[in-house]
Parts: sequence; structure tokens; C-alpha cells
Amino acid sequence: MPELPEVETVRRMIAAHVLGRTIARARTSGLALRGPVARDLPRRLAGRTLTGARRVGKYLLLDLDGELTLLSHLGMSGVWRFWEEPPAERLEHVHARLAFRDGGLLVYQDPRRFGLLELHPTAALARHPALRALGPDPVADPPTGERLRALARGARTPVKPFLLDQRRIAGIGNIYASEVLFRARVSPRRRAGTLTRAEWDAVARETVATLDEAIERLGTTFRTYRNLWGEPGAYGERLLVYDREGEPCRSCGRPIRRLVQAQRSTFWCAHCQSAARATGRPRRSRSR
DNA sequence: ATCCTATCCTGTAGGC
DNA sequence: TGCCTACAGGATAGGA
Repeated sequence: MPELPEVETVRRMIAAHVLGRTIARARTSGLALRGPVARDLPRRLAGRTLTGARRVGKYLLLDLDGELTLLSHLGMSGVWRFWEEPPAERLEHVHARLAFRDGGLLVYQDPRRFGLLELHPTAALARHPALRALGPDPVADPPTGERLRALARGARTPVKPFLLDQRRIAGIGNIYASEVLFRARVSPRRRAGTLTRAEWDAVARETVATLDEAIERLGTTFRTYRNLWGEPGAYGERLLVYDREGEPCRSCGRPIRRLVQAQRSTFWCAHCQSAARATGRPRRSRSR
């Protein structure tokens, strides 16, 4: 669900509106998310002041005074919501509820419970296995074609699942992987190790451009994603291939196709993303 | 090492 | 209408 642009949107909103507030009371649901949520989380959060909001890949890091950090991942269906005062409506699937002394309320909701909530000493995060395994964040540390090509050397995995692997680049998910490859004119089926330097240059360039544009539009709402105010992201209307099976390619007009790679849908244009076009050779010679 | 598969969980859309 | 299946933005353990 939430990929880098969606998490970044929420991070910015929390940084702008929730920083500096002090937690009066915290509650958890008692249900496990991706892993168990510590039973003493509410007690350890009470009295803490939110001092920072950081992001690494798809992870959101909420810094608290006392050198503590609440590590959060939204999984497929997680959302952080904020209200200046508790809403009248009944909230479903709430797994964390942070009530601030000034009346504000920060809530984590996650129906599918693939998310993650852990409290760690800030200094210990550098040793956190999930964070340590992450590749560079493409916003903080933009990829280059050269680096990607070196990473992919010998890789037989198709390039689309390759981009989804957070150990190589942290933050690209299923929507933006398809979008980036379409914009780079690279077929999702190509084995990562076979892309040329020029193709990796295009992938690196389009990764940064796509994520930047999506952040600017507050992310993509495919189904459940909402920002801190419960609003959907506006990048959905800009999607070129994702969830557009059968609809005309915005570049050549041929139908967008769907295929399944590593159990995930991939959307692409077989014409615009053919190897022949990528290398500048016409697919079929029309020469006299 | 590398790659693919199944799995965690709930909600929803579409076919019949 | 209801029932059933497939699928959904992610990560990861296990097997080949």
C-alpha cells in the first residue's frame, strides 16, 4: 500500500502539525501486527514529547524525547490519522492511540495488520535488522545508473521484482515499480543483469522523477491509503500504467497489459517497453 | 548465494 | 440477495 511518497507525505504532515506535542495517554489494541506490539508500549510512551519525524524507505521514525524512537511501517493497509480533538465517529482497526496533553489525537489504523510498531532507543535503530538491510533511500541518496548496474550485475531476476527488493533501493513498491519501468521504456520482464548502462540511467532518472512528482501530489490512493487528514493522494490520476489493464497506453494507444511476477501484478505496455525500442532499433524493419 | 512460493490478515469487487 | 473467488500499496520464512 503505502510506498515512499505516501509515507513521506504523512511524515511531512506529522512534522508540520504534531511535533512538539506531549503524549498524555497511549493505548494499543493488544493485537499483533506483523510482529507483536510490546505490551508496555503505552506506559513507555506516556509523558514523551514528539521531537522529530524521519523516514527511511517505507519506514516512518517518530523521535521522542528521552532518546526513544517509535518505529512504524504501514504494511499494506496502515494509516496514521490526526485530529485536534477526538472525532465523534467510531474508529475501526485502531492499533495505537496517542492522546496529547493539548487534546490532539494521533491514531494508527491497520485492518490487515501487516504494519509494524516498535519502540527503541534511538541509538539502537542503527542496529535494527530491518533498517540495516535497507538499500539507499532514493530521495535522500538518489540512485545513479552506474550504481544500479553494479548492483544488478549477474542478477537473473526480472527487473520489476528487482526494483521491489528493499535491500537494493528502499521505498519503491508495486505501483511505482511499474510506473518507473514504463517511463524508462524498459520491459518489466528483462533480467536485471542484462540492462544496459543507458537503461539503468533511465531507471535511475525516472525513479527519482516519479517519486518526486508523487510526493508533490501527496501520493497515490489506490484503495485505502489516506494522509494524516484522511484525504486521498492525487497522483492516482497521473498513473500511466498501474491498474490500467486494457486501457490505451498514453504513449502509443495500444492496450496496457497485466502480468504476474513474484505474485504481484505488473502493468506495462508491450510496445513502448520492448527491448527493440529501448535500444533504438525498430522492431520490424520497414526500410526500403 | 539466489530465486520463487506461500503466508500473515481483512475488506471489497466481480462473476454467477 | 448471497455465495464464492481473486485480489489488494508489504515483508519474510522456508524450500528448491
